[in-house]
Amino acid sequence: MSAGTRRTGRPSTPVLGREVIVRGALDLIDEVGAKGFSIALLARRLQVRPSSLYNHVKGRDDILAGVRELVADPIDAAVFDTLPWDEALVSWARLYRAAFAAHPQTIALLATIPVSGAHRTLRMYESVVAGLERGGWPIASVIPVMVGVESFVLGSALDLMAPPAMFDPGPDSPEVPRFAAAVHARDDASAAQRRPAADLAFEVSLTALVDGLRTRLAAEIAAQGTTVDTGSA
Amino acid sequence: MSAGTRRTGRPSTPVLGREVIVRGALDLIDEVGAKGFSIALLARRLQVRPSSLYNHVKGRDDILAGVRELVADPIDAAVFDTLPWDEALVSWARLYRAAFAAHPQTIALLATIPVSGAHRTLRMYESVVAGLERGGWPIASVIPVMVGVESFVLGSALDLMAPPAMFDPGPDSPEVPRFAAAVHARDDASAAQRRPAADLAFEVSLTALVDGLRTRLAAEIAAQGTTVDTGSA
DNA sequence: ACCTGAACACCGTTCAAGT
DNA sequence: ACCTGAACACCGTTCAAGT
Repeated sequence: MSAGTRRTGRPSTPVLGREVIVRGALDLIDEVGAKGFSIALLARRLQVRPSSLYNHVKGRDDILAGVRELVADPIDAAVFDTLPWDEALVSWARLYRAAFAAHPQTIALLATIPVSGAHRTLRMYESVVAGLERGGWPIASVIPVMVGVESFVLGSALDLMAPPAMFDPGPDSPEVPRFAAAVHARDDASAAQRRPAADLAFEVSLTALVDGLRTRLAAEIAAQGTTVDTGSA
Repeated sequence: MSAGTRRTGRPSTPVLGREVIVRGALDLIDEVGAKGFSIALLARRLQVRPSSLYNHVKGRDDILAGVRELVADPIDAAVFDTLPWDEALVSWARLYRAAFAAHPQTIALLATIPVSGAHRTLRMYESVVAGLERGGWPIASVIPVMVGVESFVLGSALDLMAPPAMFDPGPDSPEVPRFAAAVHARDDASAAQRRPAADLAFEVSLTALVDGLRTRLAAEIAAQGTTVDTGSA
């Protein structure tokens, strides 16, 4: 049971593996936060010396890339195959944000490392692109639209890791009266609807964004007279 | 000139100061990136021992908070005093993003640390809130709207630090044909307009977002019959 | 008041030695 | 193949000593 009990040499049965390491890393980050995470601590948790990890992963960044995959795994762009582009975009954005919301401590870590061309990510993009094209978006606008929504989602995720009381202006209230009043009104609305204020803010802006995109698409179509498949719904 | 030349004891004239340290930190991050930044390296640059810094700042996080102030300094919400809320929102968002675009290497660092109640930040929020209220937004919606735009901007900033070639699907192209085609079309449009693709994407979604917000405000006003000052323009 | 120097408790990573 | 142990080149921070 106690750590440091294993003797030198190859163990009869392997103790580690990429999956164990990455899962352990995610659990650790969830518990101790981004700042508390370290290879040394992870190794201790896994009852192993730090150097052992290097038999299975390339290093810290590789572990973090694995964690990202784990966190992002539930993000599914399959909705684009069955729903009209605008509804699909909303569903996708919610899934995307929810995935990070489930592990808010990872956001700071993962914001750092490049998204990279993980296979799964590319396939997700492929689905989104296909869905937007099917919705009638001109090819040159597809990436900007997708990136715009993704940026909004990632920014909202960053917002999630902010302490909920961050907007409590505290003793400075008198200097920023309108701001203080607005925060108060928001909190009242949040309490009345029994939903976190961050969720309400996300929904308001997500709706507005997709709404504005709908308007823009209509304008682009009107301008060029393209034929459109409006989706399967 | 050479480092390590100063002897022990208090120097006749101070060599450091909070401002020097924070400026030096920003310059260093700009040069060596988020990963390369360290107290040790910063001290070397300033011709000083690491421990000297602690006479002027509380530690690493304090330095980073100072860097954030420096980077965010140009963000000005004064536009809300002179322009209608929607135009002001667009100007503010552009300024906000441009401030980070000027120091893309800082984004990863600053995303990590809490925005905190820096005085200047609170006053900025006060201006935005006042502007939105003047524009007719119900008090409970003001913070959500502001946070939504801010999230979009921060997410777009994260996007800025991604390597420009990140979206180059490379050898996987055949597996994600539509995505590859869409990236290509976006790059063509970017080249034709002689503007970075990231800028175009930002503008598309910013316009859509504010557009959607305009629609929503109109709906909210229609629903409650509030009187409105439409702004000074 | 403000710098140095030594010390402390950490890091991530490499690699030979062991089974 | 896969773990340990020692070693390397770092970290951020504290604090007594010096002027």
